[in-house]
Amino acid sequence: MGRSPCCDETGLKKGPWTPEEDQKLVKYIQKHGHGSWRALPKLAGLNRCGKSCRLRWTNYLRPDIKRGKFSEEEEQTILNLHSVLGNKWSAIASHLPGRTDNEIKNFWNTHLKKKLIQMGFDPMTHRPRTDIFSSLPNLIALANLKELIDHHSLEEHALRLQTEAAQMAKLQYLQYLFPPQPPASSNIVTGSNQINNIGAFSDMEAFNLLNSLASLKDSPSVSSLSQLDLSASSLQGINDSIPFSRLPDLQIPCNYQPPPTKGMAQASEFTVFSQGGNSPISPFQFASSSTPFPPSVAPPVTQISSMVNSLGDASSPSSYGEEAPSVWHDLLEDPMFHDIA
DNA sequence: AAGGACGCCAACCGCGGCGCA
DNA sequence: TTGCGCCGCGGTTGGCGTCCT
Repeated sequence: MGRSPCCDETGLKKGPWTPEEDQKLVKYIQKHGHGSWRALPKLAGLNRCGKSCRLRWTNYLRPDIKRGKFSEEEEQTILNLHSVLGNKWSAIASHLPGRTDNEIKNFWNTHLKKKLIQMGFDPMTHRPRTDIFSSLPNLIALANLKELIDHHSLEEHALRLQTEAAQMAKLQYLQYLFPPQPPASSNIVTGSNQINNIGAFSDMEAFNLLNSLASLKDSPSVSSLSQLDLSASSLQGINDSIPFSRLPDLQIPCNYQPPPTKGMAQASEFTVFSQGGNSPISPFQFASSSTPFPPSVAPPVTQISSMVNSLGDASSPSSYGEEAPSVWHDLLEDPMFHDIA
Protein backbone atom coordinates (compact mmCIF):
# COMPACT_ATOMS: atom_id res chain seq x y z
CA MET A 1 0.00 0.00 0.00
CA GLY A 2 1.17 3.43 -0.84
CA ARG A 3 4.50 2.58 -2.36
CA SER A 4 6.39 5.51 -3.63
CA PRO A 5 6.78 5.41 -7.41
CA CYS A 6 9.38 8.16 -7.44
CA CYS A 7 12.38 5.94 -8.03
CA ASP A 8 10.66 3.96 -10.74
CA GLU A 9 10.67 7.01 -12.94
CA THR A 10 13.21 6.77 -15.71
CA GLY A 11 15.74 9.45 -16.51
CA LEU A 12 16.56 10.19 -12.91
CA LYS A 13 20.20 10.00 -12.01
CA LYS A 14 21.40 7.29 -9.66
CA GLY A 15 24.70 6.47 -8.08
CA PRO A 16 27.34 8.62 -6.47
CA TRP A 17 26.65 12.30 -5.97
CA THR A 18 28.83 14.91 -7.61
CA PRO A 19 30.07 17.97 -5.69
CA GLU A 20 27.81 20.13 -7.88
CA GLU A 21 24.75 18.13 -6.90
CA ASP A 22 25.74 18.29 -3.26
CA GLN A 23 26.11 22.03 -3.51
CA LYS A 24 22.69 22.45 -5.12
CA LEU A 25 21.06 20.33 -2.46
CA VAL A 26 22.76 22.06 0.44
CA LYS A 27 22.03 25.50 -0.91
CA TYR A 28 18.38 24.72 -1.46
CA ILE A 29 17.83 23.17 1.96
CA GLN A 30 19.70 25.95 3.73
CA LYS A 31 17.48 28.47 2.01
CA HIS A 32 14.08 26.74 2.03
CA GLY A 33 14.33 23.73 4.27
CA HIS A 34 13.70 20.34 2.73
CA GLY A 35 9.92 20.63 2.80
CA SER A 36 8.47 17.88 0.67
CA TRP A 37 11.25 15.56 -0.36
CA ARG A 38 9.25 14.51 -3.35
CA ALA A 39 9.02 18.03 -4.64
CA LEU A 40 12.53 19.04 -3.64
CA PRO A 41 14.56 17.72 -6.59
CA LYS A 42 12.62 19.74 -9.17
CA LEU A 43 12.68 22.86 -7.04
CA ALA A 44 16.40 22.48 -6.38
CA GLY A 45 17.17 21.69 -10.01
CA LEU A 46 18.35 18.17 -9.33
CA ASN A 47 17.78 15.21 -11.59
CA ARG A 48 17.34 12.88 -8.63
CA CYS A 49 14.42 11.31 -6.87
CA GLY A 50 13.35 12.74 -3.54
CA LYS A 51 14.41 9.64 -1.73
CA SER A 52 17.94 9.93 -3.01
CA CYS A 53 18.05 13.58 -1.94
CA ARG A 54 16.78 12.78 1.53
CA LEU A 55 19.33 10.00 1.95
CA ARG A 56 22.18 12.18 0.75
CA TRP A 57 21.17 14.95 3.11
CA THR A 58 20.54 12.84 6.20
CA ASN A 59 23.53 10.58 5.79
CA TYR A 60 26.14 12.91 4.41
CA LEU A 61 25.39 16.58 3.93
CA ARG A 62 23.64 17.46 7.17
CA PRO A 63 25.82 20.02 8.97
CA ASP A 64 25.58 18.32 12.38
CA ILE A 65 27.00 15.04 11.20
CA LYS A 66 29.98 13.78 13.11
CA ARG A 67 32.39 11.94 10.87
CA GLY A 68 35.36 9.77 11.60
CA LYS A 69 36.03 6.80 13.79
CA PHE A 70 33.66 5.76 16.52
CA SER A 71 35.02 6.31 19.99
CA GLU A 72 35.11 3.51 22.55
CA GLU A 73 32.27 5.18 24.39
CA GLU A 74 30.17 5.30 21.25
CA GLU A 75 31.02 1.69 20.57
CA GLN A 76 29.97 0.70 24.06
CA THR A 77 26.76 2.66 23.75
CA ILE A 78 25.93 0.96 20.48
CA LEU A 79 26.52 -2.44 22.05
CA ASN A 80 24.32 -1.65 24.99
CA LEU A 81 21.56 -0.16 22.90
CA HIS A 82 21.67 -2.96 20.37
CA SER A 83 21.30 -5.54 23.11
CA VAL A 84 18.03 -3.89 24.07
CA LEU A 85 16.73 -2.46 20.82
CA GLY A 86 18.04 -4.93 18.28
CA ASN A 87 18.49 -3.66 14.73
CA LYS A 88 16.59 -0.45 15.39
CA TRP A 89 19.31 1.67 13.88
CA SER A 90 17.36 4.88 13.89
CA ALA A 91 16.53 4.45 17.56
CA ILE A 92 20.17 3.73 18.34
CA ALA A 93 21.27 6.70 16.25
CA SER A 94 18.96 8.98 18.20
CA HIS A 95 21.16 8.35 21.25
CA LEU A 96 24.36 9.12 19.41
CA PRO A 97 24.39 12.77 18.42
CA GLY A 98 25.90 13.37 15.02
CA ARG A 99 25.80 9.74 13.97
CA THR A 100 23.40 8.48 11.34
CA ASP A 101 21.53 5.23 11.40
CA ASN A 102 23.30 4.22 8.21
CA GLU A 103 26.69 4.86 9.71
CA ILE A 104 25.87 2.90 12.84
CA LYS A 105 24.44 0.08 10.80
CA ASN A 106 27.59 -0.08 8.70
CA PHE A 107 29.79 0.08 11.78
CA TRP A 108 27.83 -2.71 13.37
CA ASN A 109 27.95 -4.93 10.31
CA THR A 110 31.63 -4.39 9.60
CA HIS A 111 33.12 -4.21 13.09
CA LEU A 112 30.98 -4.91 16.12
CA LYS A 113 29.19 -7.95 14.79
CA LYS A 114 32.48 -9.59 13.90
CA LYS A 115 33.95 -8.76 17.27
CA LEU A 116 31.03 -10.35 19.07
CA ILE A 117 31.24 -13.46 16.93
CA GLN A 118 34.95 -13.75 17.53
CA MET A 119 34.34 -13.49 21.23
CA GLY A 120 31.85 -16.31 21.03
CA PHE A 121 28.77 -14.15 21.47
CA ASP A 122 25.75 -14.32 19.27
CA PRO A 123 25.48 -10.85 17.74
CA MET A 124 21.72 -11.00 17.77
CA THR A 125 21.16 -12.16 21.32
CA HIS A 126 24.37 -10.83 22.87
CA ARG A 127 24.62 -14.12 24.66
CA PRO A 128 27.34 -16.71 24.43
CA ARG A 129 26.64 -18.82 21.42
CA THR A 130 24.68 -21.90 22.34
CA ASP A 131 25.68 -24.36 19.67
CA ILE A 132 27.60 -27.32 20.97
CA PHE A 133 30.48 -26.76 18.60
CA SER A 134 31.21 -23.28 19.83
CA SER A 135 31.31 -24.65 23.36
CA LEU A 136 33.60 -27.51 22.55
CA PRO A 137 36.78 -25.75 23.69
CA ASN A 138 35.18 -25.21 27.06
CA LEU A 139 34.03 -28.78 27.38
CA ILE A 140 37.42 -30.05 26.30
CA ALA A 141 38.97 -27.84 28.93
CA LEU A 142 36.79 -29.47 31.52
CA ALA A 143 37.82 -32.88 30.31
CA ASN A 144 41.44 -31.84 30.58
CA LEU A 145 40.83 -30.66 34.09
CA LYS A 146 39.48 -34.03 35.01
CA GLU A 147 42.57 -35.63 33.50
CA LEU A 148 44.70 -33.36 35.59
CA ILE A 149 42.89 -34.27 38.76
CA ASP A 150 43.08 -37.98 38.00
CA HIS A 151 46.75 -38.16 37.22
CA HIS A 152 48.44 -35.61 39.39
CA SER A 153 48.85 -35.48 43.09
CA LEU A 154 47.79 -32.01 44.04
CA GLU A 155 47.23 -30.48 47.36
CA GLU A 156 43.77 -31.10 48.60
CA HIS A 157 42.89 -27.48 48.71
CA ALA A 158 43.89 -26.81 45.12
CA LEU A 159 42.04 -29.90 44.02
CA ARG A 160 38.88 -28.80 45.71
CA LEU A 161 39.12 -25.37 44.15
CA GLN A 162 39.53 -26.80 40.70
CA THR A 163 36.70 -29.24 41.19
CA GLU A 164 34.47 -26.43 42.27
CA ALA A 165 35.53 -24.42 39.28
CA ALA A 166 34.61 -27.31 37.02
CA GLN A 167 31.24 -27.63 38.68
CA MET A 168 30.62 -23.96 38.29
CA ALA A 169 31.65 -24.03 34.66
CA LYS A 170 29.29 -26.86 33.89
CA LEU A 171 26.46 -25.25 35.73
CA GLN A 172 27.10 -22.00 33.97
CA TYR A 173 27.16 -23.74 30.66
CA LEU A 174 23.76 -25.17 31.41
CA GLN A 175 22.66 -21.71 32.30
CA TYR A 176 23.94 -20.42 28.98
CA LEU A 177 22.04 -23.06 27.10
CA PHE A 178 18.82 -22.36 28.93
CA PRO A 179 18.83 -18.86 30.24
CA PRO A 180 15.99 -17.73 32.45
CA GLN A 181 12.84 -16.53 30.74
CA PRO A 182 12.26 -12.80 30.70
CA PRO A 183 9.47 -11.66 32.94
CA ALA A 184 6.12 -11.56 31.17
CA SER A 185 5.75 -7.93 32.07
CA SER A 186 9.05 -7.06 30.48
CA ASN A 187 8.71 -4.17 28.13
CA ILE A 188 12.09 -4.64 26.59
CA VAL A 189 11.92 -4.32 22.86
CA THR A 190 13.95 -6.87 21.02
CA GLY A 191 14.74 -6.82 17.38
CA SER A 192 15.18 -10.52 17.26
CA ASN A 193 13.03 -13.53 17.83
CA GLN A 194 16.16 -15.29 18.93
CA ILE A 195 15.98 -13.69 22.31
CA ASN A 196 12.54 -14.99 22.93
CA ASN A 197 13.34 -18.44 21.65
CA ILE A 198 16.44 -18.82 23.71
CA GLY A 199 14.61 -17.82 26.83
CA ALA A 200 12.25 -20.72 26.40
CA PHE A 201 13.55 -22.53 29.48
CA SER A 202 12.67 -21.16 32.84
CA ASP A 203 14.81 -21.42 35.94
CA MET A 204 12.52 -24.06 37.30
CA GLU A 205 12.84 -26.11 34.15
CA ALA A 206 16.59 -25.88 34.37
CA PHE A 207 16.38 -26.89 38.00
CA ASN A 208 14.21 -29.86 37.21
CA LEU A 209 16.54 -30.75 34.41
CA LEU A 210 19.49 -30.79 36.76
CA ASN A 211 17.54 -32.87 39.22
CA SER A 212 16.96 -35.40 36.50
CA LEU A 213 20.65 -35.27 35.69
CA ALA A 214 21.38 -35.93 39.34
CA SER A 215 19.24 -39.01 39.25
CA LEU A 216 20.98 -40.12 36.12
CA LYS A 217 24.44 -39.70 37.52
CA ASP A 218 24.36 -42.95 39.46
CA SER A 219 23.17 -44.86 36.47
CA PRO A 220 25.93 -47.05 34.99
CA SER A 221 24.82 -46.11 31.53
CA VAL A 222 25.70 -42.52 32.14
CA SER A 223 28.53 -43.01 34.54
CA SER A 224 30.58 -40.40 32.81
CA LEU A 225 28.24 -37.82 34.18
CA SER A 226 29.23 -38.71 37.68
CA GLN A 227 31.96 -36.14 37.44
CA LEU A 228 29.20 -33.61 37.69
CA ASP A 229 28.70 -33.09 41.36
CA LEU A 230 25.02 -32.33 41.43
CA SER A 231 24.66 -31.93 45.13
CA ALA A 232 21.93 -29.76 46.54
CA SER A 233 24.36 -26.95 47.14
CA SER A 234 25.57 -26.87 43.58
CA LEU A 235 22.04 -27.14 42.25
CA GLN A 236 21.18 -24.17 44.35
CA GLY A 237 23.67 -22.28 42.28
CA ILE A 238 21.80 -22.57 39.04
CA ASN A 239 18.50 -21.97 40.72
CA ASP A 240 19.95 -18.69 41.83
CA SER A 241 20.75 -17.94 38.20
CA ILE A 242 24.48 -17.68 38.20
CA PRO A 243 25.39 -14.29 36.89
CA PHE A 244 28.13 -13.51 34.45
CA SER A 245 30.00 -11.71 37.17
CA ARG A 246 31.02 -15.05 38.59
CA LEU A 247 32.77 -16.01 35.41
CA PRO A 248 36.04 -14.18 35.95
CA ASP A 249 36.68 -16.35 38.98
CA LEU A 250 36.93 -19.40 36.82
CA GLN A 251 40.26 -20.72 35.71
CA ILE A 252 41.02 -22.57 32.55
CA PRO A 253 43.10 -25.65 33.25
CA CYS A 254 46.78 -25.02 32.87
CA ASN A 255 47.15 -27.45 30.02
CA TYR A 256 44.34 -25.93 28.03
CA GLN A 257 45.28 -23.74 25.11
CA PRO A 258 42.49 -21.55 23.89
CA PRO A 259 42.02 -21.21 20.16
CA PRO A 260 44.29 -18.48 18.77
CA THR A 261 41.64 -16.12 17.53
CA LYS A 262 41.87 -12.42 17.05
CA GLY A 263 38.92 -12.15 19.37
CA MET A 264 41.07 -13.20 22.25
CA ALA A 265 43.12 -10.08 21.94
CA GLN A 266 40.10 -7.97 21.31
CA ALA A 267 38.22 -9.30 24.26
CA SER A 268 39.74 -6.86 26.67
CA GLU A 269 38.30 -4.03 24.66
CA PHE A 270 34.87 -5.01 25.78
CA THR A 271 33.08 -4.85 29.04
CA VAL A 272 31.22 -7.73 30.55
CA PHE A 273 28.68 -6.91 33.16
CA SER A 274 26.82 -8.98 35.59
CA GLN A 275 23.54 -10.12 34.18
CA GLY A 276 21.96 -10.08 37.53
CA GLY A 277 19.60 -12.86 38.41
CA ASN A 278 17.03 -12.85 35.71
CA SER A 279 18.23 -10.39 33.18
CA PRO A 280 17.15 -11.56 29.75
CA ILE A 281 19.55 -9.32 27.97
CA SER A 282 23.12 -8.86 27.02
CA PRO A 283 26.20 -9.44 29.12
CA PHE A 284 27.14 -5.99 27.88
CA GLN A 285 24.40 -4.47 29.97
CA PHE A 286 25.23 -2.28 32.86
CA ALA A 287 25.84 -3.99 36.12
CA SER A 288 23.60 -1.79 38.14
CA SER A 289 19.93 -1.76 37.42
CA SER A 290 19.83 1.71 38.88
CA THR A 291 22.00 2.99 36.08
CA PRO A 292 19.92 5.40 34.04
CA PHE A 293 19.20 4.22 30.56
CA PRO A 294 20.30 5.06 27.99
CA PRO A 295 23.79 5.66 29.26
CA SER A 296 25.50 8.89 28.53
CA VAL A 297 28.92 7.64 29.45
CA ALA A 298 30.24 4.16 29.01
CA PRO A 299 31.30 2.34 32.14
CA PRO A 300 34.93 1.50 32.80
CA VAL A 301 36.34 -1.23 30.69
CA THR A 302 37.06 -4.45 32.51
CA GLN A 303 38.62 -7.63 31.42
CA ILE A 304 36.44 -10.27 29.96
CA SER A 305 36.89 -13.59 31.56
CA SER A 306 38.93 -16.32 30.04
CA MET A 307 35.92 -18.52 30.53
CA VAL A 308 33.80 -16.42 28.26
CA ASN A 309 36.60 -16.27 25.75
CA SER A 310 36.87 -19.98 25.62
CA LEU A 311 33.20 -20.42 24.98
CA GLY A 312 33.42 -19.56 21.37
CA ASP A 313 35.67 -20.00 18.44
CA ALA A 314 35.54 -17.59 15.58
CA SER A 315 36.04 -20.38 13.14
CA SER A 316 33.03 -22.32 14.25
CA PRO A 317 29.61 -21.71 12.78
CA SER A 318 27.47 -19.13 14.48
CA SER A 319 24.42 -20.11 16.39
CA TYR A 320 22.52 -17.38 14.65
CA GLY A 321 19.31 -18.85 13.44
CA GLU A 322 19.80 -21.99 15.43
CA GLU A 323 18.12 -23.03 18.59
CA ALA A 324 19.45 -24.47 21.79
CA PRO A 325 18.88 -28.20 22.07
CA SER A 326 15.21 -28.58 22.71
CA VAL A 327 15.46 -31.90 24.48
CA TRP A 328 18.25 -32.62 26.91
CA HIS A 329 17.81 -36.30 26.38
CA ASP A 330 19.11 -35.89 22.87
CA LEU A 331 22.14 -34.12 24.15
CA LEU A 332 22.88 -36.60 26.91
CA GLU A 333 22.48 -39.54 24.60
CA ASP A 334 24.74 -38.04 22.02
CA PRO A 335 27.97 -40.11 21.97
CA MET A 336 29.91 -36.90 21.51
CA PHE A 337 28.64 -35.65 24.84
CA HIS A 338 29.80 -38.85 26.50
CA ASP A 339 33.20 -38.53 24.91
CA ILE A 340 33.59 -35.00 26.11
CA ALA A 341 32.29 -35.67 29.59
C1' DA B 1 54.34 -5.40 -10.39
C1' DA B 2 50.00 -7.57 -11.09
C1' DG B 3 45.77 -9.32 -9.97
C1' DG B 4 42.77 -11.55 -6.87
C1' DA B 5 40.56 -11.32 -2.28
C1' DC B 6 38.70 -8.78 1.15
C1' DG B 7 36.76 -4.84 3.75
C1' DC B 8 34.41 -0.60 4.01
C1' DC B 9 30.77 2.46 3.21
C1' DA B 10 27.71 5.37 0.31
C1' DA B 11 23.74 4.63 -1.99
C1' DC B 12 19.77 1.99 -3.54
C1' DC B 13 15.65 -0.95 -2.92
C1' DG B 14 11.49 -2.30 -1.08
C1' DC B 15 8.44 -2.58 2.73
C1' DG B 16 5.57 -0.75 6.45
C1' DG B 17 3.55 3.07 9.01
C1' DC B 18 1.14 7.25 9.16
C1' DG B 19 -1.67 11.10 7.75
C1' DC B 20 -5.16 12.70 4.95
C1' DA B 21 -9.09 12.89 1.82
C1' DT C 1 -13.51 2.44 6.28
C1' DT C 2 -10.71 2.53 2.42
C1' DG C 3 -7.28 4.02 -0.72
C1' DC C 4 -3.56 7.04 -1.84
C1' DG C 5 0.72 9.56 -1.19
C1' DC C 6 4.66 10.33 1.36
C1' DC C 7 8.26 9.40 4.61
C1' DG C 8 11.35 6.65 7.25
C1' DC C 9 13.50 2.46 8.19
C1' DG C 10 16.24 -1.79 7.64
C1' DG C 11 18.40 -4.84 4.39
C1' DT C 12 21.25 -5.20 0.52
C1' DT C 13 24.31 -3.94 -3.23
C1' DG C 14 28.12 -2.26 -5.81
C1' DG C 15 32.17 0.48 -6.33
C1' DC C 16 36.39 1.74 -4.54
C1' DG C 17 40.49 1.25 -1.74
C1' DT C 18 43.66 -1.73 0.63
C1' DC C 19 45.89 -5.93 1.60
C1' DC C 20 47.83 -10.22 0.37
C1' DT C 21 49.98 -13.60 -2.51
